[in-house]
Amino acid sequence: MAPEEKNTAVLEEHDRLLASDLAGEIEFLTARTRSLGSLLANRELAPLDLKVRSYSVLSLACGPTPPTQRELAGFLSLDPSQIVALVDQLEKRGLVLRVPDPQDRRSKIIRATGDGAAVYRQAREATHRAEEAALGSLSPAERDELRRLLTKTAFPDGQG
Amino acid sequence: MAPEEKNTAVLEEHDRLLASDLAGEIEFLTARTRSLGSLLANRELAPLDLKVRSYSVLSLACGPTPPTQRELAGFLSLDPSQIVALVDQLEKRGLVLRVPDPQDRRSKIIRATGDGAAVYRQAREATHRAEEAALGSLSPAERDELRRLLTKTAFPDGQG
DNA sequence: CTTATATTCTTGAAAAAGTCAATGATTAAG
DNA sequence: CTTAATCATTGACTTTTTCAAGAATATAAG
Repeated sequence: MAPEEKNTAVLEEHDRLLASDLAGEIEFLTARTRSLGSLLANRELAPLDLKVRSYSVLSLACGPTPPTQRELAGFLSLDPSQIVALVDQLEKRGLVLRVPDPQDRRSKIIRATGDGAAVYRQAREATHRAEEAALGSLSPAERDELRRLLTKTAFPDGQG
Repeated sequence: MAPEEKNTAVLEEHDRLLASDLAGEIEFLTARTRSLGSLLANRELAPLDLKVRSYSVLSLACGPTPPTQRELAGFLSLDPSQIVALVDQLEKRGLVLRVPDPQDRRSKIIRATGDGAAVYRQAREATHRAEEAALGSLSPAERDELRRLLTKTAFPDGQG
């Protein structure tokens, strides 16, 4: 409640520490970028009763090749048991369905419903607003380059 | 125990999902990169009884301008109470000291001991090995560019 | 077909991390 | 002096993460 009285003082004056070894490590910069990014994204997604995690599941469920729960776990770097909980919530809200995989009856394919697709459209707008806020200081070309580099690090097997 | 029998199958075949909307979102790519990166870093740091978090505190404590706990919290995007726990551990091991700030007796400056500096030197080698593994597919120029872009997103106030 | 092994989802418990409010000591402002 | 604000700390609480085990299904070998 009272969403406007929250902490807007996320940014502080730690310029002194910018000269540290740590500030030059990509691992650290990635963690900080992710922390800030998910803070902004969660803030925008809150009105839809979604978080970054549930949004990610819904997004993939809306795609052209809906994933199994096992695929969700691998793709999102989550434990299979966490996927169960996320899908439970979304299914309870009628946004996704567990469809038995005809090729392997152990697996369940997570597919979005019509309602799920509608919510996803709004959610994508929310995350785009958050992305705009998070990447405000980057030009379109820089964003493309960042996306390219992060894709290589996020899926290292793609390059070998 | 048995460190070599752990999961080497982190990378899976989810090429199908690479065509999804989500795979194009920087927020998601950042989260995945960070997840993989901290997995590798924690693995390398384990022999030193450190994790990425405690390593970050130790690193800043070794720097030329040791931070207060408040600064650590802001810089590492952590709650002040989490800093207390991290510093407690490091102080118990004799790696850092809580030095009262002469300019503000409420604050405590976290400074590394000689032992702390020695452990940090080893730890930095460990994280560099992990970074090498995580960024193996990027050229030196690409790593520099990634570092530059992530710095802008991690510290957006620096640009406005 | 039968047996053995592996995979997928699920459950439940435990550990770790994150959030939040309150407090004592100190500082800053009025 | 009084009041308000800040820093480190504690404790409670929620969320997330990690693990181990089990039921159902699939795969491979005999």
